Amino acid sequence: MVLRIKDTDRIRDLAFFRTASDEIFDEAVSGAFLQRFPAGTTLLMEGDTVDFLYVLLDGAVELGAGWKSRDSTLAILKPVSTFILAAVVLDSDALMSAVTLERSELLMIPGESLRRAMKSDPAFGFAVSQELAGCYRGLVRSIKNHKLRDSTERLANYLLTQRARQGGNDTITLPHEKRVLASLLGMTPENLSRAFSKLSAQGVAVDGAKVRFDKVQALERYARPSPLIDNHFPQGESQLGKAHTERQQGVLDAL
Amino acid sequence: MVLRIKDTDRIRDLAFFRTASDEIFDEAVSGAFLQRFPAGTTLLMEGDTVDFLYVLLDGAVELGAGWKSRDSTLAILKPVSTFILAAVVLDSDALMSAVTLERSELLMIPGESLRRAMKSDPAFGFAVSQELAGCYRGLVRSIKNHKLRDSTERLANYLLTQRARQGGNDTITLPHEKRVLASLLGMTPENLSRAFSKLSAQGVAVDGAKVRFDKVQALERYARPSPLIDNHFPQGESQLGKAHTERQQGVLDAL
DNA sequence: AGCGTAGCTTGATTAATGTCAAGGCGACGA
DNA sequence: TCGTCGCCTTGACATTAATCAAGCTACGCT
Repeated sequence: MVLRIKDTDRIRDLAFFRTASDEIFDEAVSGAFLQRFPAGTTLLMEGDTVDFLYVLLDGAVELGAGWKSRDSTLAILKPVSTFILAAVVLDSDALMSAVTLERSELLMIPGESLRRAMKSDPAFGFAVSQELAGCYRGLVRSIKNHKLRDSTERLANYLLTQRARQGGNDTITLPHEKRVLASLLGMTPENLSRAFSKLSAQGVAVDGAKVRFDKVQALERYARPSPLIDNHFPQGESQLGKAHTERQQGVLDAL
Repeated sequence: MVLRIKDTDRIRDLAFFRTASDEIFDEAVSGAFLQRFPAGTTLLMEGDTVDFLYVLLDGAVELGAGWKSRDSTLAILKPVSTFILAAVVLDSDALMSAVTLERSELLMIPGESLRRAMKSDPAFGFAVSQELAGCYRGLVRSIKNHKLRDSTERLANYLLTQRARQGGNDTITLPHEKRVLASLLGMTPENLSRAFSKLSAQGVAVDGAKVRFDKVQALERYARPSPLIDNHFPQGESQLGKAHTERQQGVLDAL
């Protein structure tokens, strides 16, 4: 499948492509192609050699890992996000598996093209460094979230983050099934239910995928969100429209 | 304090400096200075603005984070390691605190110099990207270690990693106090003790900081180390002598 | 409408980990 | 030599989360 003009436009606005010249951009995405996958498709297994940088344009992708019969969700990506950038830069194997949660549309950029562009244009290389640094910091936040908070606190902060991202209203819609959310928050579906019950004391009312906040202040007092862990950017813009300051990109949903 | 010739030599061999030309190297470290700190010095608090890339030349540094009266060790660095590279690249604030565990010697490189060098030389920029990508992957490993293994399994794998790094003999010396080790492994000192007791069934015998392995096979069967989580590079070389393939750098000890 | 299934919830139980309290052991100094 | 202090260990207990087992509910299907 050949890449059409309009396909590249959809990623031209990504943080680390935005500043690149047209020449460098063309070099970086040369050989890229667009592909659609049904829900539940395994794009990549941990340990696989990584030949492409993936860009999720539509749908949702879960990054996970397993060991000894256990497995865990590390992040859930929404458009527009790149993933396995680190493995591409190092031309190394994947440390995480990637599975589509919904029917998804992905742009696959040959790793070799990307690396070549990085080596030929310092500005582009720097932009990729910034992207990587942002991903790194997202992971640091994720680790802090898990090591410093118990499951109910993680849920409370997740809800506040969603609220901020969905416009700060008193009602939000959970973007995933509850069992997926549970895995993302590092708990079982059973415990997620119980955590929601506990938060009813803070005015959290759940009805299906809708969550209503009746006592936001009480919830905030309980959750104690921190700019050093959570990513409350107080702006209602689209994901695409962000400046190329620190982006949470992939790991964004993992908080 | 002015940087002397021999001081720069000590970092010239760092993964992302080794490939740089002398000119770029000089540009990157311009304005750098060397400083000694006693044990227990706070070099950086989370939230602080980061002006320097730190390079630990001697001693030991703990990276940690806190929230709501809890706090946690994220990594313990040994020479030669850089830290807070991501914050420097983004010219952003620190997400972790850094405290010296011992009397330590640090080289502090102005962030501005580093960023300028990255922007002027694509090869150097690429090398920094590789370093960042390695750090990222180290964190992914750390998250997997914590989410997929219980505390005893983490200890067992830590011991095997140390064994590999200390030459594969049947006896190792723990590099840190046990309470520091406990924090690093994400558990309390009490539980570390109990985890050691459990591992006696796998032939682990502890005497102070010395640990003897009487049944390595049994331990390996229990720990099930994985190249996708642990960093068992089967080579007895010095940390400095590594090729600039993926380095674990800072996060190395966090496994 | 009648059923079946998937996802969610609830309760009871077990496992893992943290907390509190007490005691041992060794290093160091008076 | 004897305290003393820090670190480690051990035991009893509390808290947190995972597991197991029903049941519930909404939705799709025939």
